[in-house]
Amino acid sequence: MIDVRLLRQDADAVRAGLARRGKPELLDQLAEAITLDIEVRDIGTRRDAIRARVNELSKQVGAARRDGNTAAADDLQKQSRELGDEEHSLAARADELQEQLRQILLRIPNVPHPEAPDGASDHDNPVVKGPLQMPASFTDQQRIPHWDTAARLGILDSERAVKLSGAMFTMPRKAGAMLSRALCQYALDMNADAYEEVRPPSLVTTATLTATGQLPKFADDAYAIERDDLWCIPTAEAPLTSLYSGEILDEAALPVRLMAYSPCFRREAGSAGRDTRGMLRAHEFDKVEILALATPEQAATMLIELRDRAERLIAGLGLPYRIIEICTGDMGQSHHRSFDIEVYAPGCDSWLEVSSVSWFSDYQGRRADIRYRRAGEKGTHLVHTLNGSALAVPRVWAAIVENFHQPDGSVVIPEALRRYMRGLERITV
RNA sequence: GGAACGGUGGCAGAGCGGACAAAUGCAGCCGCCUUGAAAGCGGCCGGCUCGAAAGGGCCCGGGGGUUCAAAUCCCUCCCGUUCCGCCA
Repeated sequence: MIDVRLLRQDADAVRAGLARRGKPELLDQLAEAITLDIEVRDIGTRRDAIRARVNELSKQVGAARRDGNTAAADDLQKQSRELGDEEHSLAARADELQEQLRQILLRIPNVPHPEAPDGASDHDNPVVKGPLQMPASFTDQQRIPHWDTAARLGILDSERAVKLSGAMFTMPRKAGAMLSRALCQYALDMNADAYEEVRPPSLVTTATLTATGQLPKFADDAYAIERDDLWCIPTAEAPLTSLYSGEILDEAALPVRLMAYSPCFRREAGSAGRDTRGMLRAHEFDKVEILALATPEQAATMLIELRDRAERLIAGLGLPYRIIEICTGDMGQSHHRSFDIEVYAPGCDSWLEVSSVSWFSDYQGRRADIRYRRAGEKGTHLVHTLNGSALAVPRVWAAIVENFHQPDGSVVIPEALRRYMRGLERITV
């Protein structure tokens, strides 16, 4: 959530920031929020005044009863009771407006970072690094889509996956299954020097999914288990970010660095019919996420650290890649600043987003109520949250099958992964 | 799933209608003492929110209710522990 107090003190700054996202309706929502906020505070102040009077009278009633002054006590009680009714209706009104305000604020996106590039859509995302590790040309074999190669090698059984679970589910087999697992272990091991490994729950509460921003606005994109009021996580970002929700950390504990392997579940509500073949888009996939909770001062550096770590994984596999920065018009709701790492897949002839690294400023910290305390200081501050896919398995899997497809029809396993694949050097029929 | 007992500040743990933001202990902070430290002693020591400030309001698992007044009584939900059942 954006900061209501900032909205009060400097509404123009918030307006100007949100305007960069290029969605005019946001400014209307903002105006509505400002109006509601004023009204909520006005009613709240009146309610508090009555409340104070009731508290005062109650004390007097107690005193009068102790002194045996029954008549005076009865009179005071009567006065207080009358105030009670007025307080009740004011409180009810305040709660109602407060909730309305909250619902609006939950849907208002984060303000972009000043250095985030302006732009209207993904076409305006500038390439900030690369392409790197790009060969001068690609062979005929490399131009074969991974779904064809995978089918020939027997490492991807899409038909049976669909039989089991329906469209948009995948099922790697044999060396393909091993490759999926190897990528996860590789990503975890490469970050184990500084990141604590967590194995979070894959089902989380509504509150947890609201903290990171997936709810309430994007409920259609997530799998809901209504009977138990639980949701399947679309990314480990959700449980990892909320790990310390409602807690106050010592500044010395920051930055907190966490990583997790998890399955990710996405309904892909708006993308029926897109990327239906192969491993590019599925309702369930594996991912290793890296994440940090930081002070505002640490955050900018952390963003680069996370990006470098994500890059190092792709570079270490020998895949052609580039890094783009997300422009204001293409940013996710919670994002303050983000970068994507894209791998080139010659068979699909496209750049695949394999990692997204983002800084959320205090937007998620406020929703999740994660604060920290500076040593020797009174009061608390909201943490900044950052995270990135260390490695999203299926698209890297696809890129490996395409890029390392040899003229003899085999697929060479990147050196870095072989130790996780029982020494396998290449996949053959 | 059934039964019983619980959920209070960073932790431990009192309080069970009125003077309770809440005893006490530990931890923490400041000072004294000390060559230094420990121990001792004295003081401070929760969060949120409205307000320029003075000051006010809210928070004892969540929500609702009773009452002039609720940490305390009632309802409900959630969570925990133990026992039983079931089970990877």
